[in-house]
Amino acid sequence: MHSKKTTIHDVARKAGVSAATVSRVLNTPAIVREETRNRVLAVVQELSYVPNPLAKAFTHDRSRLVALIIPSVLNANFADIIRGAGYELSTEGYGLIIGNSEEELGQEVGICRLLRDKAVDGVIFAFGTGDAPPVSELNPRAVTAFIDREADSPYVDTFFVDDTTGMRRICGHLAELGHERIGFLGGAPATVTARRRRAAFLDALTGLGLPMIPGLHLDGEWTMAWGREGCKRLLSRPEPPTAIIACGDHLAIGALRGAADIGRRVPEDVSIAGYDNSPLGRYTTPTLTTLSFPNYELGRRAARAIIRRLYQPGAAPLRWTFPLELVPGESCGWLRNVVSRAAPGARS
Amino acid sequence: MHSKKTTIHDVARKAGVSAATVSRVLNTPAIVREETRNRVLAVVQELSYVPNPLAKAFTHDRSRLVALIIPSVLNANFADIIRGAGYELSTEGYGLIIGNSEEELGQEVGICRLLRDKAVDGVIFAFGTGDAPPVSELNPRAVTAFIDREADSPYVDTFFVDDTTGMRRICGHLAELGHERIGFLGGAPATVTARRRRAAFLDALTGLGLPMIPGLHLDGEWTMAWGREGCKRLLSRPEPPTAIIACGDHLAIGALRGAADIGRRVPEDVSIAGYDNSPLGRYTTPTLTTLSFPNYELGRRAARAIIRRLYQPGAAPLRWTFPLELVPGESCGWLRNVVSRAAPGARS
DNA sequence: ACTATTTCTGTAAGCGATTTCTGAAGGCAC
DNA sequence: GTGCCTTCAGAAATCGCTTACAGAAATAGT
Repeated sequence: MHSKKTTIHDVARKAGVSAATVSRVLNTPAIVREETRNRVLAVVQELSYVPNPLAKAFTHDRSRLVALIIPSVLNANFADIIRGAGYELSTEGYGLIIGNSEEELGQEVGICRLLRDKAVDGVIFAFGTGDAPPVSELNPRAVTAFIDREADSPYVDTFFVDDTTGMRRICGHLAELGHERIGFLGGAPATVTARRRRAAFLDALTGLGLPMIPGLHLDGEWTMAWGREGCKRLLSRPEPPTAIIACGDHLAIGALRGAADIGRRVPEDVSIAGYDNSPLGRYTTPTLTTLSFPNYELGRRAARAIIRRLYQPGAAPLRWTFPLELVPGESCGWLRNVVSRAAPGARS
Repeated sequence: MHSKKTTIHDVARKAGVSAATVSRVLNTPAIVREETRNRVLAVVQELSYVPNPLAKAFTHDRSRLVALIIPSVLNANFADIIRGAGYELSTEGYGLIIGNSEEELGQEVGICRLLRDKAVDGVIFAFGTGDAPPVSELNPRAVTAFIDREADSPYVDTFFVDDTTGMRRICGHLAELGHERIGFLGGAPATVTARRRRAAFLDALTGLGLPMIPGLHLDGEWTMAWGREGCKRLLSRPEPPTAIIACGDHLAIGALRGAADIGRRVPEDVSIAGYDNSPLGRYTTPTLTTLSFPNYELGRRAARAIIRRLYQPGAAPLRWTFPLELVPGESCGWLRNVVSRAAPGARS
């Protein structure tokens, strides 16, 4: 009763054909005579034969597995990337392996080494550190796609968001509401994402002719805890900002809490804006003013790019930049006494 | 320059030994003479040879892949399960495949079918529908572990949380604060989790001698949207509850927002409790009163159980139930006018 | 009816590792 | 020096499936 496992030969024997024919019935049915085909299929049914996937992977030298490496699985934005990639991959019969670097710079190497042992066909690197992803640790056959990370080689598809315009939208919005002293809560400066967003913020400030007050621009980490802490730090200054841009919704949620901690009301006492349109931002009180960050779409596109490149290894590299639109929420409001607030001093 | 791919034979040839010896050097180094071993290792280095993982998987009939099937990747609690399982698996050299059923009952079958093609060694089913997981669609070799799901066969390790005590803790807490009219926001009734929590809630009510008001006990879905909607529905009743238990933190966060929507303050006007200790609950305003849900640990233990069972297929099935402690937050407060509120009517 | 195609199916050689079996060397005791 | 045991390494089979090649069968053409 322990019946090893039905193989293609068992089917072949029972159907009175060769293993090759069974294989053909299953893979290229067109080239086998209908009568034979039916006979084989009947036996396949009867024995409920399923080709050994490991053997298939071996002969094809393809695992049909794609990995997605993200800095944190706890962040709802990354979760949406997982969803997008997962959707696209599963419809094509690919499995999705998650590599979670836990916001730690060194982890990626270990993850890639693990992935090499899994012979993944492709890897999507999303966000993460400023260093080049350790692609050399990967199976050399694996194709890659990057999300918000600069490619270090051709034949890598890259997907970005338009931080420059995005930041300009937020800053413009705050400026229209009368704000001039705008604080900035940055992410981990080791990540390109944080650096790019910071640069875009400063750009926007300049473009709008808003005062540049370096003391109000803080770097930190990509955690809610830092958002909370940083917000309190900004608001405790002798001349606090009237608005704060947290360059990630997780930071913004932390900032909301930080403001509450020290009894400041949002948006009456201070306006707070997020950045990446986390679904949670619709459920905070106040709801978050943020940007239309296309997380799900980023995941989908990256996955699709991987699959494309698996079939056309030499395809020209894709480089796509998604626009970022303002998503108004309740967390940003008019500056009270706009007139009297006019530039109490150019620098702090 | 296109150099197919270095195989064990290339190494063998260059080192002047047979492929078998190379294999032994790499897998059972003890049984090969030191001199030979060093020679082989040198060549391995030189050619930077990495054994083809697909071939290894094939010969061992093991993919070293474990899947985790969860209802949603967007829920921070499930994310913590992913983290726990991922940590445990990666230290043992196993990869983690995520199956996301998107809260849809039918999806699991498709996921399992996909997993069969990936030849996963094990599968963890976490939460999800009330139906038995479609294990028959899986690779017959795959071992399984369930989280908060009843096993339908022996040789499955199961992990539960002690809902009975948990609910008693929350209800007891609310009762101590003076609440008697307690509303209940349930999850999707199709899931065992929702049913079990509802039953535990009713149990607790009875145990504490609190009035049973069926109109205040709503079923819904596992979404923040439902938490919001359900909360508004409860609070709009002619005789609204003074406290609401949302049987999941996502529901509770939705409920907080729902209360805000219609201008009710938490906890002054209504107390709201969550259930599964989402990290987000520490950042809401007010912070959430909830239970110490061991998500990370559940993931770890389930992963560990899978690995154990891979090495000892006949091991006695584990059945573990985690305790649930109260995690007090700001969202539950004293009922005002405790005395005057005394049971205005036994039933609604 | 006989050849020339076309269509179908079987044989056998891989794919890249592991592992059993066997034999060659080397070591030791007598 | 012979015999026996141990240690080490190679030959070859194996895992299950795919696929190039070739041969058989069916079909078509005259």
